[in-house]
Amino acid sequence: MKETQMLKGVLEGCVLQLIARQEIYGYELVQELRSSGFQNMVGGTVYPLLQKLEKNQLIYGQNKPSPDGPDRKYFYLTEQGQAYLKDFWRQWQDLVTKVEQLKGE
Amino acid sequence: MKETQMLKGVLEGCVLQLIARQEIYGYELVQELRSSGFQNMVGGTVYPLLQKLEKNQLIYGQNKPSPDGPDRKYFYLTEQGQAYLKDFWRQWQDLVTKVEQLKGE
DNA sequence: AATACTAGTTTGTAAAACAAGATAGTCAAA
DNA sequence: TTTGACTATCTTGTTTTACAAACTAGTATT
Repeated sequence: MKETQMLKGVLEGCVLQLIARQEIYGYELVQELRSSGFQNMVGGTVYPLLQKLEKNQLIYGQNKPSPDGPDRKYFYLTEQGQAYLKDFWRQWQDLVTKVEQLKGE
Repeated sequence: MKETQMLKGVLEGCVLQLIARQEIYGYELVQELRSSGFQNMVGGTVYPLLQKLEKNQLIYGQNKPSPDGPDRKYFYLTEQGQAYLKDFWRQWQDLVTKVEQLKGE
């Protein structure tokens, strides 16, 4: 199994968490994830995810000029997004607990 | 997000782990998972997964009569399956470490 | 002019969870 | 004896997700 399968659903929370920490744009997010251990992270994964999160109003974006290239689209959590993120971590903790329990039996 | 998305990929390892612990058949596996916190686990999820694992030769099945109904198909890990499971737990630990790291930042 | 890096988007695919239901055996109650 | 409950497995189709693979386009360097 590719590690990627295990990532499903989790990436969404990680992206929200990084946005919650401080404003960030897509390209930077990819770099950040890559240096956080998700070495294979690519734009083709992150940008569509950002679009989905924005459509679902968990985040909102704002264009700003870049000194190094095309405009950057910075993202911020909405209130909904904050609530969602909180719930995500609760579910994550639940999952870890269950899986570790099962592992140890 | 439904919790189910986060489960993707993880379930496979959990099922292998339960089979590794002792021989078990599909229906029992469903009950076991349900009582291990995966309350919504259903046959429609587990049986196709078992078929895939068997096709990939990570497990093998053996029919035995049941005192309470149709024949049961008991499953066992192959050697490949054992190696795979070991790798699964390594990857799981990796993921947990990365995600917790990211969470805490 | 060509290349590299930055930044975002689009299209299509494979895998996974699972809803929904079919099939079939055993057994107890009505 | 037939109805329903429980046991046990399988099949079909849908949705979601990660991501490969491409493309567009701005800026900077050589």
